[in-house]
Amino acid sequence: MMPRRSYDQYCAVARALDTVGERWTLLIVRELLAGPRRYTDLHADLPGVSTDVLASRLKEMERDGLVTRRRLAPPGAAYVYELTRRGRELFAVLGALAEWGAEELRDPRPTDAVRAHWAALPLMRHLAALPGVPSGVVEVRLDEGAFHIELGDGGPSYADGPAERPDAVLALPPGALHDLGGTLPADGAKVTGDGPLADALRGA
Amino acid sequence: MMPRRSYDQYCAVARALDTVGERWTLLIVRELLAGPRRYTDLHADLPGVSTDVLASRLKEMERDGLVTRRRLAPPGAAYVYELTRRGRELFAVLGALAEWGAEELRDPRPTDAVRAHWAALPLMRHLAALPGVPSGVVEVRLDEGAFHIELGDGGPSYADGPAERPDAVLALPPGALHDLGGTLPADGAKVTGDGPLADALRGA
DNA sequence: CGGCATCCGTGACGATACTG
DNA sequence: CAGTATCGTCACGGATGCCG
Repeated sequence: MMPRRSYDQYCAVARALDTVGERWTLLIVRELLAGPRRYTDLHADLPGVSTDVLASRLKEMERDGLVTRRRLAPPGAAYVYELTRRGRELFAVLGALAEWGAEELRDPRPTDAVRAHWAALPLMRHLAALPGVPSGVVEVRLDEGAFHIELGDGGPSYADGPAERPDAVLALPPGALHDLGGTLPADGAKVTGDGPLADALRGA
Repeated sequence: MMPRRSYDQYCAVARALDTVGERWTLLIVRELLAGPRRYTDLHADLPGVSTDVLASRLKEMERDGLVTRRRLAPPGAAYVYELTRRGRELFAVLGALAEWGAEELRDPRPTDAVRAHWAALPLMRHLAALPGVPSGVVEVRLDEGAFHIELGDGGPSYADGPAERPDAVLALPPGALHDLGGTLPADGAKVTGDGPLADALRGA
C-alpha cells in the first residue's frame, strides 16, 4: 500500500489518504459503488479525467486491493472493474463527504456535468436514516436518467439505470435534482407502488 | 468556493473534494480539531509539508470558510488558526477516514512520524460509541506525549497536552500506540480517577 | 524568531493523438 | 473498446531570503 508519495505519518487518517487521497480516486469509487463498470463507461461518467490518469488510478487501486479487474462472459466479453470488500467499505467515507458537500450544491454552476446516479448517495443516506423504512428496491426517475436504490440488511446499495422489479418508484419532476441536496424532495414527487416500502415513502 | 481546479460535477462528493480534496487540507483540519494553532506549530506537527504549501492551504481554507485567522491577546501576541463551524463539521469525514485507514496501521514503517494526539480521533470514536459512557474529560498519557478527550453532548472533541482537571486518566504503556488502531487497549492500560467516567473506562 | 514569499527542480496532471 | 505514448503545464517539496 506504499504509494509513490506517502505522508509518512503513523496516523489512521494519513494512511487512508495515502491510499485514496489522490485526485479522482474517491470519484472512481463513487462510480463503482453503482456496480461493475467498464473502462469506457467510467471514462464517460467521470468527465474531466484524462485517459492515462484513469488507467493509472485503476492500476493503483487494483494493487491496493480496492478494485478487481474481471473478464465478462463471452457474449460481449469485456473487462469490468469491480469494488472489493475493502473498496466497498469506503461507503462510509463517501457518505460523510456527500453529507458535508451537499451544502455546496445550492449554487449550481453552468459548467457542471450532471449524472442522475450522483444523487443516489445522499438520497440513500436519507432513506436509510428514516425510521422504520422496510427493505426493498426503490427506482428513482429523474429528467436526467434513472437509478435504483436497494435497502437491505447488508447495508444499502445503488446501481445505475431502472430496476428489474422495483418495490416502489419515485418519480421526480424536472429540475428536482437541484433541490435534493441530500433531502427527500416532497414537492411534485410521485410515489408508485403498493408495498410497505412505497407506503413508507409516501408517509415521509 | 471555486478552487483553481474544480471537478465541475454537480455531485455532493465532488463538491466536497473541490474544497478539501487537495493534498494536506484534511490533515490540517485534523491538527486544528485539537484547537487553535499557530503557523509554526502546524508546520511542526505536519512533517513533510513545505512552508509555501501550508501558507497557501491556510489562505484557501480561510477563503472557503473552514478556518479563521485570529490575533491572540498581547502577552505573546501571535496569529492562530481556528476551525469555523463548517470546518468542525468535517469531523465526521475525518472519523470515517480514520476508521477505514486504521487497518493500515498494522504495519508501522520506520520512516513514519509519530504524534500522540493523532491517536485521539480513533480513540474518541471508540469511546463515544461505547454504550452508557458519561460526559467528562479523559486525559490520555502515552510515551510519545499526552492529550485529552472531552466527551460531551455537543459531540466529542480533543486537544493536545494534559487536561486541566481530568475526570479520568488513561495511562498507556510504551509502545501502546502501535496497538490501538482504533480500539481501546486493555493490556497494561491503567485508569486513574473515581468518577463515573473512570468507572466506565475500567469496565470497558 | 515566527510567518510567510520567492526561486527552482521534479513529478503529477490534462489534452490530444495513436495503437492493439 | 481499452488503453499507451507524447507533451505542455502546473502543483508540490526543499531551500533560502525577507521583514516584522
